[in-house]
Amino acid sequence: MNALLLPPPRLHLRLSPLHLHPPPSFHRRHLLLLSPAASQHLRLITSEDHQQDPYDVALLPNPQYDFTPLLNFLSTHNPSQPDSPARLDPNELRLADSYRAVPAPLWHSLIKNLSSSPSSLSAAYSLVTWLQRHNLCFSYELLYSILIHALGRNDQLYEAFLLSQRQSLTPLTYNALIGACARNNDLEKALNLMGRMRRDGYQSDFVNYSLIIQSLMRNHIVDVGILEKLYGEMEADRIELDGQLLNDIIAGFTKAGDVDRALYFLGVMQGNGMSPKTSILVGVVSELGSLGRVEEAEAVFEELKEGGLKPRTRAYNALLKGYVKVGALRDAEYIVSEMERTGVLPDEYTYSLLIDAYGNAGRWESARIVLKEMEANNVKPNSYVFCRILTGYRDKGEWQRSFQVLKEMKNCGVSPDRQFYNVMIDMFGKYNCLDHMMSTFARMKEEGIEPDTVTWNTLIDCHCKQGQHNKSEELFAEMQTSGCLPCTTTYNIMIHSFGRQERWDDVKDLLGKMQSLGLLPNVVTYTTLVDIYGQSGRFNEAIECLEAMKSAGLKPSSTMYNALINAYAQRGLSEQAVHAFRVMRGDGLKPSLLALNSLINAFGEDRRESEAFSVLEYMKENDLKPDVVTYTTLMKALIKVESYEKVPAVFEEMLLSGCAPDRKARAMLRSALKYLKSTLNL
DNA sequence: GTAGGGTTAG
Repeated sequence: MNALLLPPPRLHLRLSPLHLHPPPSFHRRHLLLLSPAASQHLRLITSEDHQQDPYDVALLPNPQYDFTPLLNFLSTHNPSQPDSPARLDPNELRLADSYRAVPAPLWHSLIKNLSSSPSSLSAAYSLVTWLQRHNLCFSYELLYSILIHALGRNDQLYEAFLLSQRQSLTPLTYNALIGACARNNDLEKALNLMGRMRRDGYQSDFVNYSLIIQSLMRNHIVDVGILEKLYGEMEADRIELDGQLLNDIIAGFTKAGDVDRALYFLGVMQGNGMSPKTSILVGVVSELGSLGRVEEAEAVFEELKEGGLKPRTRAYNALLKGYVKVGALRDAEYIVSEMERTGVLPDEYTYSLLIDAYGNAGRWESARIVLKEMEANNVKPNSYVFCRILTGYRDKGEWQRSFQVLKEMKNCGVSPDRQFYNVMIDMFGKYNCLDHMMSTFARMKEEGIEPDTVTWNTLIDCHCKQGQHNKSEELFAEMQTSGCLPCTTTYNIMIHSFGRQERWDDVKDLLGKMQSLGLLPNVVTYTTLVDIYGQSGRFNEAIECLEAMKSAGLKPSSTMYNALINAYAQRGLSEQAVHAFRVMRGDGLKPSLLALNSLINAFGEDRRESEAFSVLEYMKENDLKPDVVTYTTLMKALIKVESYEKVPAVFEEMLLSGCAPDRKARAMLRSALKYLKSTLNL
């Protein structure tokens, strides 16, 4: 980890102006020495601010009061409502009288103690009701809030609500109820209550924000939008940010993928002398790693060490993930050796990441050595590792090796799982080995692994790609009879298949089917439609789909415009292609190499040689590196207008620009030379 | 404390 030799880290934060104050400027080595955060509204509270109850009444000896008779009474007489009954039982009245002198804090403590255990929670409930009935204790809202809190902890949200409705909500009961909702993952109710609370003029407890963020994370539904909203509300409420809440905010933004905001709050925290939890820092390192921002990941990793903590496997893995992501194999190797040096045991994930790194670099022998090392260290590999190895082979076209991978798996005592089989099936399908594909599918089922939508989608799509549309349709039917529900991807594949066959009514049927199932068409659906309609020259339909997508509120992608431009280009409709390109620009999309290549093709097919070359100039001026396709398309354009003699120069420029010619490029040059020769011979 | 990470469609 040559931190000093690395370029300056990208620790400057890109924050949306939305709710956030300007970030504190900080230097990588001084995260801990931050100036206090420039936050106007937020009061930060540190642990010293928390007050300890000077004494707990329930823990003090109280020989004066014996609650046993009361609890015995309540276990047999369950008061369901606090309202006084028409006729009071004299025994009950005597009992109540004997407790008249009990001070309120003692009742509070008793209820707290009873509530803390699920087995006595109902006793606590009865007690509160009974106290209210005999008016023995003031501040029922406190008693209620203790109960609501306990009910919430015990999955009894409904009961908590019932209880809360006995009287109008106060800040205490509001907070207890919001907390109960958040704990029970009923975020809608929690947020609603928070809104109501605010409208009633009360400020929500900061703990509720923590509970809500935790709930969002538990349910994997945390996103930047909702966090921004919550943070805006915290600011509006002038909520105090304590250590836990800051930890939660950082974890939330990390998990939502907004690592810049996570870093910002990390700065806020450290600037105020608070230490984030190790797991929070590791989460940030991990997220930075996933984004390939390894320098920053290193910086936070160093912070972790500077905090006096010895990083453990999890922390190392997080950093390792970053190195693997950016292909920094040497750093990856270094970090693993560092683990060994400091006595931190690598686990299955560590080795998997390392194998991934070697696989990405095409170093299969090294990957195999890691497998051996795993074995030696008694760390059992799982299907994931082999799946990654197989994916590597697939992307290199070495489908024959899949049998070898299977054998090695067997040797390690690992049985292939569904995802492994899915990759294997896809691999055979992509390399036109449909027989192998189907036999792998059969084998998978024999081993008792149920195919899932990915399996079926792969089977169907691979048959389409090999032109076997009938088989695709059969599989589509088989999928459904087997009880596997087609998803949007399945429909996209089938729309593509029917579109290829120009079965337009069937395409419409599929769209109708999707709608009846409540499956919304996505960007891929619309792009597929634009593609198939465009390819068959039905440009009006293609444009309609584009418009439909926009009015459905989906953002057009550059792939979609590429499909359209490409369709125009193939028919030599250069004016329309240019127009589509302009509309794409109007939608704020950057011109991609793909789109520009299509534009060259459009001019070429329309015999507008000089415009085709002006696109090349445009590319050079705009820092878009022309590729083999660019030059090949230009050569094709020259051949189209019979300017054969200009072709070799283009080929030469391609070589000079560092573009390796492929088979198509060489074929283009050859045919130009052939024409040239034949014209010279004339 | 555990999981983390993998596969399909334009």
